[in-house]
Amino acid sequence: MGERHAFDSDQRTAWRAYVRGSALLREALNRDIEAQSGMSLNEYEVLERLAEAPGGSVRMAALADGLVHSRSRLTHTVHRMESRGLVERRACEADGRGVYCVITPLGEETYDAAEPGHAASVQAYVLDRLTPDELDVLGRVMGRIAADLSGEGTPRAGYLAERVG
Amino acid sequence: MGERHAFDSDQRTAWRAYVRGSALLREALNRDIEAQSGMSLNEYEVLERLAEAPGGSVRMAALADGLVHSRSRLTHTVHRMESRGLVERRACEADGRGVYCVITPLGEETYDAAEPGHAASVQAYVLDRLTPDELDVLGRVMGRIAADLSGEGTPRAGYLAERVG
DNA sequence: AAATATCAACTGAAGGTTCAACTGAACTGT
DNA sequence: ACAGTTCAGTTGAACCTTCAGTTGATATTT
Repeated sequence: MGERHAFDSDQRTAWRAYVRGSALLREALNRDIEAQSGMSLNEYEVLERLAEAPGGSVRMAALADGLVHSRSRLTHTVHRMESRGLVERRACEADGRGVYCVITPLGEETYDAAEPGHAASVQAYVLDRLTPDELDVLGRVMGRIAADLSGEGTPRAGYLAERVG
Repeated sequence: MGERHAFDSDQRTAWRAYVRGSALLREALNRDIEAQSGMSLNEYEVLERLAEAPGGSVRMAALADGLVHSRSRLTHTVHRMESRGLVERRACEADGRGVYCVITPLGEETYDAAEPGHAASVQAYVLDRLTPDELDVLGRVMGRIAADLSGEGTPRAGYLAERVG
């Protein structure tokens, strides 16, 4: 006994810091954006994707994948945003099954109003606190994790055996 | 025009990688733990805190703060876990307002069964992918962010002006 | 060309989270 | 001791997400 935990102490400390820090960070960003614009961070992120896309328009599936949301979740979120006039749905000419989510003028306005505040929060909570080297490492490391995890779409049960066991 | 974004390109790239990576990571860990133990990552984290605490017992408020959950959310979560026999509530002698959340034998059993799988996921998705130096930087950086953000409890509107403006 | 499988998206119900309001306990100042 | 305030936790309704199942469109196979 005594050996209660799987990782060594340094790994454990770092991992705990990550879990807590990432939770606090998302909470703080969400709090700020709701206070300033009355919209949630999730909704902001939808608008951000659309605002950056050519034509302000992205296919539902691409949006869901980009945001790491389920299709169903995105459908509901977009429905609510649509009813508030922030986005619109448009049929996809090329693929009869497809639907474009398109940002409206009101959506752009709302995004433009929220963006500086959100950027200031990210700056204050993250960018100002890190040296350029640290930011570089953080970006590389999280990018690598993201790349490894992208495209692992809902695998069948037991897949872990292939990766881990 | 042209100057659409607040941060420079490197900062932007790193931040985007962080946002996407952290979302994918939490999703993957949640998926694994649900597949293996039928409980959510949130519930696992509650059991983890309790299992590590002396007496398997933690005050509700401390648990909520530690997990970065609202009090209300924790109340509901603990209620559901209680009804499945994983935890119990006990009155706090010292403070008449206080309530202890205590892990049950079944809770410990459930935690012990889930812990190796979760550790394997963390190992596979994170620890195995990072050099010791990278892990060190990740831990330091996220620990710093967490420390800065801890104790910023729901501040009044306009507080950002103090920090950012 | 028909049958089958797969895919994009939607739907409604169930489950989880948030929000505002509430209870009762503990401080604070008078 | 009293009134007012703050604190710990709960409650229920509103809101959001998940899950399983459905629809209609595209691929694939024969």
